[in-house]
Amino acid sequence: MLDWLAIQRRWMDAWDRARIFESDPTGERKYFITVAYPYPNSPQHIGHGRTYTLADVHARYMRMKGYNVLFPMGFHYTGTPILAMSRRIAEQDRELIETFVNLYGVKPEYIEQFKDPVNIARYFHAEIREGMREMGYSIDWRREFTTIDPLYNRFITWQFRRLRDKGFISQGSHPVGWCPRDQSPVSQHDTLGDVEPEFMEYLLIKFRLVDDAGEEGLMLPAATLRAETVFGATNIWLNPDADYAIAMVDGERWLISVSAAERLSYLNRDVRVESTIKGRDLIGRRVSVPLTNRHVPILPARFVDPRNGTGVVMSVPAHAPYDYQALRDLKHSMHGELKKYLDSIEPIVVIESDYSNGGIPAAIAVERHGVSSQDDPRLEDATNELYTHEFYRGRMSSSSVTMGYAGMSVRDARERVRVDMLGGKMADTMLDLARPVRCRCGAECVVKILTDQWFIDYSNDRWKGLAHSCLESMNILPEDIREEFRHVIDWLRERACARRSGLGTKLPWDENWIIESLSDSVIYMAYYIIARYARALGAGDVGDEFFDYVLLGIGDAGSVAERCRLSRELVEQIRREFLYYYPVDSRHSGRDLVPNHLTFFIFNHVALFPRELWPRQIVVNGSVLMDGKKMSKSLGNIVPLRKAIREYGSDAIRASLLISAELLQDADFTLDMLKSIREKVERLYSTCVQFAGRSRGDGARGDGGRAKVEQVKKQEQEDAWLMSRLQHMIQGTTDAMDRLRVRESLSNLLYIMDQDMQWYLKRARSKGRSDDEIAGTILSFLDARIRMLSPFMPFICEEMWSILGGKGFVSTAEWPTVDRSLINDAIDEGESLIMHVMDDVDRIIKVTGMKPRRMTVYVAGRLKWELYLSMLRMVNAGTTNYGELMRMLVKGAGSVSDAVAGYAKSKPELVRRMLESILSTPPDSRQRRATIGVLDEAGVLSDAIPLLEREYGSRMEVVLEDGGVEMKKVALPYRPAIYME
RNA sequence: GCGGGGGUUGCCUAGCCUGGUCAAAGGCGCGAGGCUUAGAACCUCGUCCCAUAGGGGUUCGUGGGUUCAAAUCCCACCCCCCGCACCA
Repeated sequence: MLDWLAIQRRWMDAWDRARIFESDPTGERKYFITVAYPYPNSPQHIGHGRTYTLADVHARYMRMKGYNVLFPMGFHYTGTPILAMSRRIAEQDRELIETFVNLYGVKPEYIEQFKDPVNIARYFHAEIREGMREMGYSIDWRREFTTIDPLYNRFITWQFRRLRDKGFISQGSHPVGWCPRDQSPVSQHDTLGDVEPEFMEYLLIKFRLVDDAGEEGLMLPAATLRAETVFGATNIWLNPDADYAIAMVDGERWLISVSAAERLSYLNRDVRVESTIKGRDLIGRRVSVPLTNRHVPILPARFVDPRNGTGVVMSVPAHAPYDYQALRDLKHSMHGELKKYLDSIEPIVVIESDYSNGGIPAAIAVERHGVSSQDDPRLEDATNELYTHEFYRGRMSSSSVTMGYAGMSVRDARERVRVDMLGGKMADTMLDLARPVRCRCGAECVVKILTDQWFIDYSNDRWKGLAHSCLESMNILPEDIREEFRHVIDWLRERACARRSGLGTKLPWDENWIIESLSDSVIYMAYYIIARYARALGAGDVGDEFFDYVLLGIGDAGSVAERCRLSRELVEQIRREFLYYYPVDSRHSGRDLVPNHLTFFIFNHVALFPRELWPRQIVVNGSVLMDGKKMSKSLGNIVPLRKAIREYGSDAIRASLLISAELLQDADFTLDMLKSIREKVERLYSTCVQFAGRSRGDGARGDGGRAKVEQVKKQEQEDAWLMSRLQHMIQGTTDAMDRLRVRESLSNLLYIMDQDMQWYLKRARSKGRSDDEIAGTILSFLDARIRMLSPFMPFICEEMWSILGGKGFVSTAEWPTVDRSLINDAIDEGESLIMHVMDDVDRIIKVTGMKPRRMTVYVAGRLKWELYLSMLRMVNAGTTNYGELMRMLVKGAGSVSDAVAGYAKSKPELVRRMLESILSTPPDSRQRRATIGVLDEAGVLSDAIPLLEREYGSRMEVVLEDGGVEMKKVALPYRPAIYME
């Protein structure tokens, strides 16, 4: 059992001491990789590890390919959640404190300090950084920064001034979900039950109070989404128990619920409440219906919710099941003085559809759902059904009640009525929440219109054009996600880019605003180059001209240096370094950032930087499942990363995260898989120990297989085979890595190469070869395998590398390259022939159940081979039809000899079977076989006699089939006949 | 509603772009054998159905179509997942 943690610690320290991951400009080609920096409001869990591990594997691979790789990391303090947490701590929120102490392992004595949000950020920042180091991420830590560093603030204010100069910043009003208690916007994350606050816009139809009891000019604005039904209004509903206000709203006297008065004021309406009154006090009064000018009564209804809309509802009993039912209820319980009204109320049908043929649509819907009272939940279903039906199928009734709107579709009429009434001041509008939403603090949320809100104007067409152009020039991995990017670019509109609270950078021209977190994280990759010089730069005098020069080359170093009180050399050095590393070669993140951050990243780069500094590649990965299930607090299956590292070691976690799925798929993390990987690698480790030092007198250890080429070539068939296989593996794995197909790469390295080695050992052992005799081949194989595995499992690979005597670190060793001279097609085909024969033998044994004492393998003779190769050439040239092929053979087309022609003619059945066999051979294999020519099957199989005899415990003989020897099953090339007894 | 991505053999996941190598790779799980005092681990084999000679049959969401040939191409349908904003 290996001590994975000790190995991990050893190499972590060794890398640190040797500073191998620090990158500075050199003459070599650079490769600049960045990952979305973390938000330090909690410790990392396994799921976070995937993106970072993927980026690290990529960084390590490119480093081994000879690039000067820069892989830096920063920490994103910007935002409101940390602030909210610190507030909850200050309020002694038990639940949060328990989460910190029990789940996140924060020592209780630290909690006090968490009243300051920055301390929370710093705490988890340190925690996450340690986790990253333990995971072996090859990060250049000298460039670390946070987004509240003064120099970073300078950088962001520069970004915003430049965006504003270019006209990409706008200002306007903007509705948001709002918590009146917290005085701040709420989004899904801030609400109880994580409800997304959705808005809807009501039309407020103004009914004028018309009777003679004073209150002249009092309007009752009924909130509705169905303006076209106003013609069917028979009365107004008020909730008799609710509090209503008589208020001046923008100079007009309205009757609305007290709640509505408040909500209107958040919508920036001028609301002055004059008095309040109960709903019941107005029952029986009369109002005038706009457009039709009919007079209708005010009646009581319990279903009216004063917290929704205005608390005033227009009643359309013909088309609204609620209204219809409320009227029915009322008839049972009415008082004497209301009776006269009720008797006069008849539903007025104004929409014609399937529902109107039999009478009153609402009545039909109510019957159909078996509704019993206005409190019946089935009313909701009846309403939805009728509304939907009438909206799509209904037409305005042709009777005179619908006035000029007769015959229109409901869809059109609704819009026309709305426009006409708004134009005639008969109506108003009001934004409201579609469903009630509660803030985490418990308060009921409202819609608030923020005025003077600042936006980044992503709707700008010219800008979109540039973003598209950048996207098309970029490499997107996986390619499948490109289409989504295209749509996001088209869809983006203005985005609010500043908030009133939170950590971050103040908006330079209006310091009441903090730049929002998805807007201050779009070009920070450039800042990694500057962050390294943060101490030398200070923050005091670094102004826009510094960033103009360093990032855009505007101005000259001398005057910039002077104005910022810096040395000219420093300014020039930073500019050079920026030009060396920029643009970003690869940006990694989870796929959840595609519709926001990653697209903003593109937008902001094309806005600010010249084309040659636009990003080159984006890599997107899916998320991580735990035993097939989504990680969530409620399932309790969130595994903190550092805890997992302590238990299983980083290498195994890294490999487990990447082996279960290719990029875009969700990766399934399971302990079974992790253990299986760990055991597999422990075996690899013992193989290293077993063969280390056995390689005789070559001093070539750690120098790949090249020095042993000559030695290997003289050795046995299996040696040549393993070396040939190795070249294919190097080729395949390199191709996979270039496309970041990490699953395929790992599968090659962990499983396929393992199988190859097992086969090799079996072959060699059957011949009685000793460890010393096979060490040369094994060590060459191990050398390449460990190099290629090292980006995935760097710690254990360093350990194995050093055991095998490798020079330096495997982390900085060269990625193996294919040695074409070692690829041997005939040997490849020969070995697979042996495997084939064994497969066939297994099958025969399985079917017959016999235990052979003697086996004879007949291989095809010369004439069959000639025929086979002639046919192979024809097939490769495109002739796959039997008849045609036969004709060509018989007439001796191409280089077909007379002997072969005659043979083919006499054995049509053989030709047919051979063709079948050729057609079921992979095309590239057909090519290879044609190149190889006659394979010495007898020689190849004889070489494997020891193996076969041992495997089956029987005597074995290989016979070349001639005219004399023929079995009932005929031998074909690559398909020997087997006889057992 | 709008947009994106999917449905593969017990499970997870390749393959689909560039038809034939596909009864379909790999892993996990399960079963048998080897090794072992025993177990674990490891190694080998098996894991859709049938078959006493390496064979045959039926499969890749459903239904059609194109083709000598379709998991792969085309059409229709059913089902599932994800995003839709001021939030990191």
